[in-house]
Amino acid sequence: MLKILIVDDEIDILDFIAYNLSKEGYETITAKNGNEAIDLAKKHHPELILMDIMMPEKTGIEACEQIRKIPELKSTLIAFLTALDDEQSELKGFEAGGDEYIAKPIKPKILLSRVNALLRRNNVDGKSTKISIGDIVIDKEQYVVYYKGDPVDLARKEFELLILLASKPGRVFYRNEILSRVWGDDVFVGDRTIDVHIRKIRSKLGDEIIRTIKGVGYKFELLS
Amino acid sequence: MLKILIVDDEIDILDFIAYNLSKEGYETITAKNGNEAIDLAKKHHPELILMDIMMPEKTGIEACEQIRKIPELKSTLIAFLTALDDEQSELKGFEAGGDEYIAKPIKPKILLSRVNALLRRNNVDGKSTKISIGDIVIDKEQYVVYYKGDPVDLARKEFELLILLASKPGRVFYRNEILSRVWGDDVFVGDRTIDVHIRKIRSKLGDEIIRTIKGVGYKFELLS
DNA sequence: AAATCATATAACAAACTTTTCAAAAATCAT
DNA sequence: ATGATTTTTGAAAAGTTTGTTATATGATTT
Repeated sequence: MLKILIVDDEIDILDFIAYNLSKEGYETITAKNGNEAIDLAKKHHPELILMDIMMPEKTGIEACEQIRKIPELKSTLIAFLTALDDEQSELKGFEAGGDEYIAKPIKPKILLSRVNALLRRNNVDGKSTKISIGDIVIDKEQYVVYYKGDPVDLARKEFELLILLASKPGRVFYRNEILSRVWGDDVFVGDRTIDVHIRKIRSKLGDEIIRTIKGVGYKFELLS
Repeated sequence: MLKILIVDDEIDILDFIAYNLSKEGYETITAKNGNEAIDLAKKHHPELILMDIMMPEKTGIEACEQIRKIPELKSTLIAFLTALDDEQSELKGFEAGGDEYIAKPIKPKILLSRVNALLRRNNVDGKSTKISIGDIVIDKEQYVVYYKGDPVDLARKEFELLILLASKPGRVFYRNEILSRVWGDDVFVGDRTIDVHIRKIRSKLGDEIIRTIKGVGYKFELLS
């Protein structure tokens, strides 16, 4: 579960944010000032820190600067919360190394979509380019397939065919559908071509991965 | 120079943004609608796309969705421009795969700090000067690469190619993407040029550093 | 149980991509 | 300008991928 550290001196706001993030499935940790935030960040290594700028004792900006100096927290995402039109603070926030800026008053939907987007684009949630089913992880961005943790090299056509089948595990793909999606519509290849590629994928990833539906096509097996 | 594609149907805004970004040292490309944006993105492979949501012909959201389906543009940063309180659009923007949301009316300072921050946290900016992966340290400021502690001289194109690949270790860069990001869009060089430069980098830093994905492109190896 | 039909498999051939090399062209520094 | 370095090109070699063929297997139908 992804951890988010929330820092604000107003308890109501802290609770409000924590409530909304928990509901979305995040684990929340709360701090009431900058110093506490630094301590908790060191202890918990959250994926994201949501921090108010204006706080007594130590401002969010200062806390951010300090956090950025701690090696293991250098790449922790930090988003600042600040009054809507406080342009000055926003600028300082970015200078201090903030990754995002969320306007107060906080609107739950906006907060969640920003937090999700921030984590997504930093690949913290891994949703973006990876498909994983059972023992297999397909990473399109890296162009690699992992089988039980080990990288396996697939040639391009094999990779594309696998991606197609894995894009909807359990669903049957008809032979002519496979042909047109992997080979294109104007390419003519023999009827045995698909089988041969399926065989190659099976020989690399195991026979159980892809199931033959006779007279119809193939499907990626759901369970393993 | 980092390329930014700006998309808006109002020419005044287009010019205004382009002016401010050029002043900051970015190369700007402009499009007046979603379709044009898609074409130009495919051609230029910008590091960032700044796009209005409300446009005739094709909305920014639609364009974003389409761009996200093009493999080599999947990880291109996209920031939406929208009227300050259009909460609905902002939500849709994030759903469509937008990375950032910048409120109109555009304030130059805010725009620049957001753009800088967005690029910085994605490692594509010129200001963070060092990248280190395994035995290799790349110092952009000094234009030097250290291999196991020893400085190695790379020629400029070799260096730029290495920086591109190393900016996202593990991720595949498609050949045409490499061409447009390292050589530019109006330069026509033969298809063997990339290979030869890859070879030179390998001969200086070892073969394992860069991995060939046949039929696709190259990537910087993650582990070492 | 034989005939038929669809897929599996292995070996081969064709097509394609990258590597390598050497040399030409362009650029840079003095 | 001159020589050194960098960049690009083209051709041939090496290496991979992809598609075909022929045969085997196995399931289904009659």
